[in-house]
Amino acid sequence: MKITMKTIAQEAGVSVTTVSHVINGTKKISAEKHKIITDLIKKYNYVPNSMAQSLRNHSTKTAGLVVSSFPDSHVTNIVNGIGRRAQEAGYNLLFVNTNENEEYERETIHLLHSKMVDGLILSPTSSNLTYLQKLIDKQFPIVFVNRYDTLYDQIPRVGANNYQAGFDATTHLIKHGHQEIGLVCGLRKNYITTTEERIKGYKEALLKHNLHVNEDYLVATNATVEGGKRATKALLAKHPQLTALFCVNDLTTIGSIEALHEMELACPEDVAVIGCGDFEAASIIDPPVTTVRLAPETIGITAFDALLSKINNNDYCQHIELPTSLLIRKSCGC
Amino acid sequence: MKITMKTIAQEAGVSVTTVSHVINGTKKISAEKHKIITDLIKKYNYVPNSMAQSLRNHSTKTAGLVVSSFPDSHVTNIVNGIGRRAQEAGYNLLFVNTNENEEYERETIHLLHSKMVDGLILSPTSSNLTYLQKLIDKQFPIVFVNRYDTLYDQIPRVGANNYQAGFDATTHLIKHGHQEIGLVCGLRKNYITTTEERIKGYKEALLKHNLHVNEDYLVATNATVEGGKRATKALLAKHPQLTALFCVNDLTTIGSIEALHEMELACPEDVAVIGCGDFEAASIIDPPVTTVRLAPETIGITAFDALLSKINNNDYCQHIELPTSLLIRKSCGC
DNA sequence: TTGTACGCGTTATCAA
DNA sequence: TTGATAACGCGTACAA
Repeated sequence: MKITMKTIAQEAGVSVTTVSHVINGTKKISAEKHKIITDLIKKYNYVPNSMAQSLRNHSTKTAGLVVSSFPDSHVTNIVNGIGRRAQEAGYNLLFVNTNENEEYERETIHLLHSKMVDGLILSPTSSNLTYLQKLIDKQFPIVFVNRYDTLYDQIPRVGANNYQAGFDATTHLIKHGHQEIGLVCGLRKNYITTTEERIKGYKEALLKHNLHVNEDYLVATNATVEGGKRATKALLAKHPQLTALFCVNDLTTIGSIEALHEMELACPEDVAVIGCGDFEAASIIDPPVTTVRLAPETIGITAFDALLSKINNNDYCQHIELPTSLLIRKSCGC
Repeated sequence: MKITMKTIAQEAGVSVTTVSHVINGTKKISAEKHKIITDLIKKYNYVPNSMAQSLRNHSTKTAGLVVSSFPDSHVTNIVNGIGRRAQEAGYNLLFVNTNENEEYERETIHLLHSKMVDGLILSPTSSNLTYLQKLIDKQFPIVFVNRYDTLYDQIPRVGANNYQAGFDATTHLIKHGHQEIGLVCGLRKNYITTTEERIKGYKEALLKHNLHVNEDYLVATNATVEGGKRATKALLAKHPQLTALFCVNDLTTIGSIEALHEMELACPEDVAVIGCGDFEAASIIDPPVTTVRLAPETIGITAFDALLSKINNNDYCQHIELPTSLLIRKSCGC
């Protein structure tokens, strides 16, 4: 048996209107009826049907969260941050991981829109986001988190200062005397801003120190432990003169260090490594790995706040880059 | 301007019924009108309002997923597995992390129920789940994943065979000659099945080999890196005779090893360590840590399948324990 | 093959 | 203070 406002109203001998007012505190209701109704609500464990409410109110108090992958603690922590802030703000989260599948991403976003979520936080696959334009035109609130698409400047975005991260990591290596620095990153078939900006930072740092940028020193690979391992082996086989590696994400960092182990190269003596992200075990691996930390939890929290701002004011359009910090351990020979 | 079936119908010069039939393929519609309508749908980028559909159909094709914490890759991978299977089955996921907050868990579940999700996958805080009874009575499909509450036997559950995991880990240690084996686990104020069953396995293994179970050898702590570190230091300070540690989850494993480093104890020579879960960096930390692997992705996939079964047949009530496997690395001195 | 009309569970308007 | 009624957007029984 389904319990609705009607059920309550009938049993209380009042109209649904009265019940509604009691629930929402919309109007003053006599103490007597008020009690009867609240008692009944308790008795039946009645909860208003959100679907019906949404249909009326055009507001769902839920936000969509679409991430394109969900591999490491960086993304996990961003999701965590968003979830925590959503909870505080009384919002629910419709969470979907698209696994870098563009088609599914598009469908998902449509679906979320049709579910009347109040807004959407998106970490896109970064290509072919043209379908977003229609949503933007409809004033549907969207914000980018972590990754973004440079074509959509009118969408607010929140992420780490990835350029700075790449710049700082590389500079740190240079300061330690390294001149031949390799870079390991994820696949580059889509323009993924996090990756590309870290690379920009890397190049900029080299140039600033009058070092040559050698495109051959960059390897792109699956952003997995296995991918990082394979890429590192290949890179070092081809360029044995490399004395340092900048790994632009956690999983490839782990893979690179595995590779060094297997190649019996000492780190940092033979090859120094610096990572970007910071996984929990970074401090106890062999060697403890120096990383640029990205404050993912803060990114998540800020992203949700940005969505709230966008919902309240469609003109809101800040681009926020959160600062990063260097966590020095031992993989660079400090 | 809001696009609804009415908009389409008016512009096409037909009734909403016809539009509805075209969308759902419910009845044959003349090719001519069919084309006009589909063209308009494309033109306006029209998507049916899921709220209204749900209200009519009493089905949302979305499932709720409530986890009590979201700390390490084990849970992440379970969530990933559930998400992947949901995607394949054409379901959406309403995902919430309750952060071990009972109150919020209860509210969330009510909310999800009111959102008419077709079912719920729950990894509970494991205490005071009495409010579930009302949902069960309403035939609302629920399945437990990872953790469960022993009081609700009528709810299907999917998880690792945690007893076996504890038993195997401890036996492995014993086989290496260890007799004084400490155990580090998360807080035990709530009866968390994953923890408790691993402990059961640990004790059973000791007894089976005629070793004494010393309750003093168990430390409970925050299930974090920091907590594991503190607990390990305290435990070893109090019981220097311990030669091995069984850490029942990833974060405490990392913490324990950090502690050994700081205490300048060699692992495995002074103290052997075995973990449970398996994080990505486990193979390159110092020393590479032997773990019992729990197949989290499979757990997730299976859990969603169980939910589907429960939705289709309310009598469904299997309890599935997925096998675990020992991954031998170097932290036990093999 | 197509259209009319009602109901899903709420909330808001207006009148009593 | 309370209630009747329309509307939110859709699906479907029934009628045409």
